Amino acid sequence: MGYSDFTGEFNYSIDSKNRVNIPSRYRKTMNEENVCEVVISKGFDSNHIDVYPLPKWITLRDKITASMQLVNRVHRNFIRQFTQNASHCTLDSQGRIMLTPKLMEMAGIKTNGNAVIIGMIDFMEIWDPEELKKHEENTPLTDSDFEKLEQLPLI
Amino acid sequence: MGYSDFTGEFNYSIDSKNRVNIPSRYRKTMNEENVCEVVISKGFDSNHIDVYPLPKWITLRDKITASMQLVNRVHRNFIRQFTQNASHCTLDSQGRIMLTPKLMEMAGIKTNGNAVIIGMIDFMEIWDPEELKKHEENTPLTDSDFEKLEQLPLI
DNA sequence: TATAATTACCCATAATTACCCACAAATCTA
DNA sequence: TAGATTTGTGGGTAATTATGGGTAATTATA
Repeated sequence: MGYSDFTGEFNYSIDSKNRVNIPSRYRKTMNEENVCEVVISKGFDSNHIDVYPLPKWITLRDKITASMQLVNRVHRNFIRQFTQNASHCTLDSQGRIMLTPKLMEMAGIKTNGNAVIIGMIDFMEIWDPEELKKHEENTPLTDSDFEKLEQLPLI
Repeated sequence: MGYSDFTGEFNYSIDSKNRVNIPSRYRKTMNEENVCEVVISKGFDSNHIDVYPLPKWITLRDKITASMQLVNRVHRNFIRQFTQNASHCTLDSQGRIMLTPKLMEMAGIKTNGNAVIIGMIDFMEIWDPEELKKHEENTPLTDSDFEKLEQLPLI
């Protein structure tokens, strides 16, 4: 995944064909690494869309499949849920991707509406502006959240 | 099995000849690896159909025969269940396969009805839309499932 | 072996998608 | 500041995809 450093927040429109623009700075990074394909998927919180540049997706996928067994029912269910809402997109020559109706519905994103793209270092999130606002109001990081994070060898 | 990365969920119709389309992206992957044959079989959960590209089937089969003992009754039963309902299909020139009446019945898939194909990375599942909905309602991944997954060296 | 049923192979078509071009707004450069 | 370039957005068209159905070849059945 090299040196992707997706940061910031961008406002774009969803056109009549359900296309969204990918921030040009992100595109440049991906270009330098010859990546023109991403995988969009349901975010773990389900009310937004995750966008993984292909190499990032592959490592994610491999980590998950490596520890999963096909004969294990829970594992099968997890893989299914994990891949079910994931779909490969190729950036068009204008640097856009086309969202799927199902993911749009999950995220509350509407045709001819708007969307916010947020950089998450090595992947992105696509939010409906309203949903994002709600999320920010409802789930600020608490002191106890930070305490939990302190226990990880993070920062 | 190379680099198959079957993801996503697709809705297709079952025609009067019990044919289903295989998603074109999956076909492309198989084509690149010169695979035009799959094995359809009863899924381990029994209420859907598994579709294995031939090479995947072969490795699965070999793993099973290598670790199973014919003198063990449970093993025999497993092998029987595993192969009994497995049947080889060749994709037609339109990229479709023909399902067998027996597997269709097991999965609740009806002639002239609909079916959902789900990518499972290196194989696929075919579901009756109703059965899938039921399954999703009955077996959602819980918070505790996710907590268990967090303990894996995953993400 | 003759006949019926099934399957493989082919062609046709509507809907969808990928690809291309265009242009206005914003940003950069000299 | 003026011109050039980049960026975001819209839309037209060719190509692909999903689906239906006809017919010859194959298989099963009596």
